[in-house]
Amino acid sequence: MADDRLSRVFSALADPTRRDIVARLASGDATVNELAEPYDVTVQAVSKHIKVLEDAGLVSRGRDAQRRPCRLEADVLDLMTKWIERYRREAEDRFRRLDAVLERTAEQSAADAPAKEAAS
Amino acid sequence: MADDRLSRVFSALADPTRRDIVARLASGDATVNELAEPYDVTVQAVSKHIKVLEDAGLVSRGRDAQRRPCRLEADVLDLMTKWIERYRREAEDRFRRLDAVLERTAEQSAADAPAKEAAS
DNA sequence: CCACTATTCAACCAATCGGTTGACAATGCC
DNA sequence: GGCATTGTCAACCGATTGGTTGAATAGTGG
Repeated sequence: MADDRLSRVFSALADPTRRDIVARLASGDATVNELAEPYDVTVQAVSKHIKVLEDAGLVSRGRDAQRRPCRLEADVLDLMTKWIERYRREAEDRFRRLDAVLERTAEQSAADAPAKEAAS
Repeated sequence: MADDRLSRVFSALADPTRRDIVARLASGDATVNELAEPYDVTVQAVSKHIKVLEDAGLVSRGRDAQRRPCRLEADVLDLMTKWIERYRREAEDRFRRLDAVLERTAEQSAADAPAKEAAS
């Protein structure tokens, strides 16, 4: 119960290399060696990155002889989108309401004191 | 040029406490002390969390006497949603195409060998 | 001016992270 | 069987992280 799923997903995607790996997996499955090729880090480092993505549920692995092909699990991305969208919408609604209040207040002031400015 | 915006946003939200702070700010601005109250960590720790969120562009701060009220900047959330949705859609499309191919292949096999099952 | 409140800065600490090297397991091919 | 290929495990290292305590800054209100 150490850390929830959402935390693992967010922190998995906090690393640019891992985001890049996800981007590449979106256009097709790939083996660890294929994924490691473009970077100038060891294949072990990439293996670790993939493990992080796997623990977050973002990729699953198959078995093809001694190869362990990686596949993107897009479902988990919904989890993040849902979290994000919820608060974005909430904040936007709040701003909308605030704007409405301000507008009404402005109208009121105009009505109450049609020609008077606030004293300095 | 150390780290890009997206990395900062993702890693800011990788922490449960920070996600919680964002959630609370979505329903209204708050000061550091108010935000710190529910947690059993020092106010300094929360101040650091807010700084992380601020550096990621997720919150902005105002000035009201000696208070520095925090406000959620929801725009940045769009950045993440866009990144996520792009690859989710890409992966989904790929699966859809793959399904279509498999279906066509299945039809073909059925036509080629109407009554024959594959040998054990 | 003084005291109080709100917030941050600085130094420190343990844990985690991204990377390395080196050894090891598993599988296919000759 | 022997060997090359693919991938992981283990131990280590320096940097970063999330937390602490203690001191400093800044603005309010008597």
